Amino acid sequence: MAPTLDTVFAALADPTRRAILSLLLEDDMAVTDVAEPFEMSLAAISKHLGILSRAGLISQERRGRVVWCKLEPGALREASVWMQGFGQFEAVNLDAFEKFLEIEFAQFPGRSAPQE
Amino acid sequence: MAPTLDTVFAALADPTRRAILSLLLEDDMAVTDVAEPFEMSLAAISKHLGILSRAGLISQERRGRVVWCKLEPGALREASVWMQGFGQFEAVNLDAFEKFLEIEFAQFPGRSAPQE
DNA sequence: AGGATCGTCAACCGTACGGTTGAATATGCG
DNA sequence: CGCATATTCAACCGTACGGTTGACGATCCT
Repeated sequence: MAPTLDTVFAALADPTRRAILSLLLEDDMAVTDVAEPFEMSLAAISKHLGILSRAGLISQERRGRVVWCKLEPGALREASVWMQGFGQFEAVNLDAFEKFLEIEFAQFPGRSAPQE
Repeated sequence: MAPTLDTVFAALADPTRRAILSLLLEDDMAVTDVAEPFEMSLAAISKHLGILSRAGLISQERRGRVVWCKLEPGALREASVWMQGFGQFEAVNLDAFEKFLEIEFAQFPGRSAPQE
């Protein structure tokens, strides 16, 4: 399944996957480290990473035992272009963005917003 | 279900629903008119409109027999803000947007891109 | 080699999705 | 009133999703 608007938006429609993307905004991470803040099984996180990967939102590279996950923000461009056609949004409001990240992460135990 | 990033992205993850939004970019429309370009049943379109409505992407107002559907582009703002945090996208490229609309609409019979 | 760690695969479960059809509910019109 | 139009509701079907558990294949370390 090639990355399409379908797969990108579907991938973004899950709070766990959005939280994973926020994590990867900090830094590249191994699958195990991505899974650490979440209360679900490693296998579940692995599935989520597969969905993000097939959507083109992250890339995964195996080095030894460890699979490194890297954010690929470029995949959001098509989706962003599509959305922006529906309204004139003001320039990026980073305060609003950080607030969103905090809200998104409030539900996950053991950590606050990822950017600190 | 209040409009959230979950519901907005999930609503956008379906090509029929994106095509409906593109239709409504032209003008407000009755449910029957929204359904006309599509090959599926009216009930299916009604369901899609319900999903778009609950996501806050459209509003529906009954006037007499007719339910008028209106694009509510403001609901995309939160989602747009969220996405833009992941990359610096250039200003809106309207050419690219029109190209997307054409691709999106190529699959539906009896009409070309909605903006003409 | 042997054991621990990293990650995925496979099978399963419950629920939701996208679609259908047919009946039901309004509303408008002659 | 009585019929046509507009829209939704309800029940159903097949498939996919989000999660689990347990087994499996790699890789590193001693």
